Amino acid sequence: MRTAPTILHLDMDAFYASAEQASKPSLRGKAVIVGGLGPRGVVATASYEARVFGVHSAMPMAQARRLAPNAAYLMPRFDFYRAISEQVMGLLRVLSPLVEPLSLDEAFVDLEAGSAAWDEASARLVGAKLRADIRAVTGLTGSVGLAASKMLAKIASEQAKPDGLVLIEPGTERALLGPMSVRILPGVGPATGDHLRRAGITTVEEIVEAGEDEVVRLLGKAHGHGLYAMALARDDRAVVAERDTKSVSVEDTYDVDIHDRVRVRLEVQRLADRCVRRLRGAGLSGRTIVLKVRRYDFSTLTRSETLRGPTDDPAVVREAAGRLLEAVDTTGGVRLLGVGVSGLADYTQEDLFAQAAGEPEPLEEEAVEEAVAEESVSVERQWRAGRDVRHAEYGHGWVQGSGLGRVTVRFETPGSEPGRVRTFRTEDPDLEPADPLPLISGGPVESSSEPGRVVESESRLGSGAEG
DNA sequence: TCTGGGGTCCTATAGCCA
DNA sequence: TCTGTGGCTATAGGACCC
Repeated sequence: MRTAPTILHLDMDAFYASAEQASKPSLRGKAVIVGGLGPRGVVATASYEARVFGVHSAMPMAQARRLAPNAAYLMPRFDFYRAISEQVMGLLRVLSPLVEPLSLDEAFVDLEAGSAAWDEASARLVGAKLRADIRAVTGLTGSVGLAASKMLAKIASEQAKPDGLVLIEPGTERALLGPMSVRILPGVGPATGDHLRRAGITTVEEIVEAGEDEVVRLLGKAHGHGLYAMALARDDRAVVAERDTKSVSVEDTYDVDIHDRVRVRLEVQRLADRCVRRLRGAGLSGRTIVLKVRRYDFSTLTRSETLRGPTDDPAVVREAAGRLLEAVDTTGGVRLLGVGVSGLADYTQEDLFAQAAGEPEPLEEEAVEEAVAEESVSVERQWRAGRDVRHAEYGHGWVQGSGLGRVTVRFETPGSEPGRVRTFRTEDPDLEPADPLPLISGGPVESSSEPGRVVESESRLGSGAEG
């Protein structure tokens, strides 16, 4: 375990909601909630203004609406967030080759490996500059945690939120951790937390007092030993830059439970196709096909089948998923279906098996086009809330709401003052979908050494039209 | 108006095989 | 030949994370 606080954890503040606020001036300072808008949606991110009402991520959207009826509710636009995330990750990679992204808005950086910092003072400087750079390049704020291990760096960034920097000084870790809830330790969720609480353990120091044998007895070997070490602030997990994908899956929760067996079969086929498209997109193939079914009562089961060799053939995956479905009782209705592939191999390896098994069936163009058409039709007809649009006369704006043949648009851009609202007919020919605009006019200002970067950044943002 | 979607890792059990 | 042991693989489920 290193002794200098040179592991950095970055956590963007209320990332999706902040990105929307940066993109839409009229939402700044307001409660913004990003998540699934359907009857079974959950909150992905709530802005700090929304958190005041008690709204938080993973909360059912229905509950959020009760708590904050006047908040702005938006669908996530992942391509947009991904473009911003890439800018941020780019800034991290300047610091070190050892960058471990955890999600679009979070990453670890090993500063020592990049010779960016070697002690407390240099780490602080790097963290402060990073926060300034992120603000300059993206217009958003991120919180930075610095410590001698991943676990502590993450706890530090949690404490730094929002828009701050916290460094945990080496030597102070145990005292800091002791009085905290066991829930701050990585790997302790609701179930493990309850388990420990029933044993009279609620704080980190109580884990230490209980002793390693007792913790292992309560939680099992792997979990027990790991947790006890964490409680002692012992964590020597390395920052790993590249991790291989282990599985690819898609799943859908339906607004209304599906009872019709024929419809269930059809949905499984469509999910299998979608899964294969993703698989192929990543240049992968896999051996194990997994079907996931969540029933009306939220009970979830999975069934899997391992093939003789890896495949990326949609017909093979469809058939396997279909076979697995036949063994599942769906009377009473299903709320979610999913199809996944694991046991992944490189595409090239797969080719041999595919040839051995006969010609692989290509994904039918027809089916793909159908899916694309279906999506664009619904997007245009519904004018999904939050998406960017352009009007021939009034310019750039975003959809504030739609319904009853009308669409309401607010005309503003990241650099403008809060804009005015106008309503149009949904078929208005002057209105068309548009790409998001860069949050900082002119693109990244820090990486001016490369003139091409500005253009590249804008085009990346531009690619994120669909959410 | 209860409870998303994409993952990872661990555990238990059962069968097969040397 | 009988029995035990250990390893490996496949399967199912659960917990956790963002």
